[in-house]
Amino acid sequence: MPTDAELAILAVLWREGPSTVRQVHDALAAEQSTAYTTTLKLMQVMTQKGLLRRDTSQRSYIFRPTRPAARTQKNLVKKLVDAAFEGSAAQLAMRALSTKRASREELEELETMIEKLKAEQGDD
Amino acid sequence: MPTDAELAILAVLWREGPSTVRQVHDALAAEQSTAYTTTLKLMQVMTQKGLLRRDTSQRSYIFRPTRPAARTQKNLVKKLVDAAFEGSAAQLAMRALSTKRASREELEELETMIEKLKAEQGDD
DNA sequence: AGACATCTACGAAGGTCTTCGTATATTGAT
DNA sequence: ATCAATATACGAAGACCTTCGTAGATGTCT
Repeated sequence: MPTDAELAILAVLWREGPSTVRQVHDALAAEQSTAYTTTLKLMQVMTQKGLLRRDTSQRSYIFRPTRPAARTQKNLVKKLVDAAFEGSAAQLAMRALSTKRASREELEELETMIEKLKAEQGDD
Repeated sequence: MPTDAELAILAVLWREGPSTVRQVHDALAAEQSTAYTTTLKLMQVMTQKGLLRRDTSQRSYIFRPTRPAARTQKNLVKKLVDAAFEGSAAQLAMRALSTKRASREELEELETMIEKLKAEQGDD
């Protein structure tokens, strides 16, 4: 389970694909301002923890997440649902939608998914 | 922003209402097994941080959350949406629904909410 | 070759969180 | 009044995270 700082790095890698420390650091620089070696150290620790893998065939190593984004997101969501929403995913979903505006397209995509879920369980 | 251990305590208070340290500790005991003084200390720290308020008129103080659950949940959700879902609440919602099963009633409640959101924004 | 930039490795400081033991006060029962 | 149970207060240890400086290796440019 990644920490906050680790998640910020994962988010960059999810968005930009496999990257060097320099690339990740520059991407983070927009928001954070930390020393380059801080990002490096974090990514070294993450590699040791098994969160990242790296290709060392180049002088600047290229890092990628070990697990797919969906899997990590799933774990994070499950943790939050259990910790703060009594295990109810729907309650979390409603709180999320009331917190941040979603576009019409996203809302419709979500509706489609709900219909599908209803159809799956509705066989009784 | 509560830590994990703090959130576990808040969850008990949300569920059970204002409680003593003993009551919170016993409720947590089902899952965790820590010393009573650990729960006490956490709740003292939370009071100092402003997360809890306490009524000291009884020998056993009675604690309650300072902020409504909805507000804390909102902050937690926003943080996760920004950190792991590129700011998209709908994406988080979909991930949540695919992670944990929701009942038909909850799904329909969610749909109703989505319809309302669509109606609100559809005035263009 | 020599100067300079850039990379990785790593140790250690400083902060925050969690945990628990101990001290002290209060209540209740015998 | 004494003993046992239970309450709060608090200090400090231990774990984990984040941060950065320094060192050494590798590449680049003139």
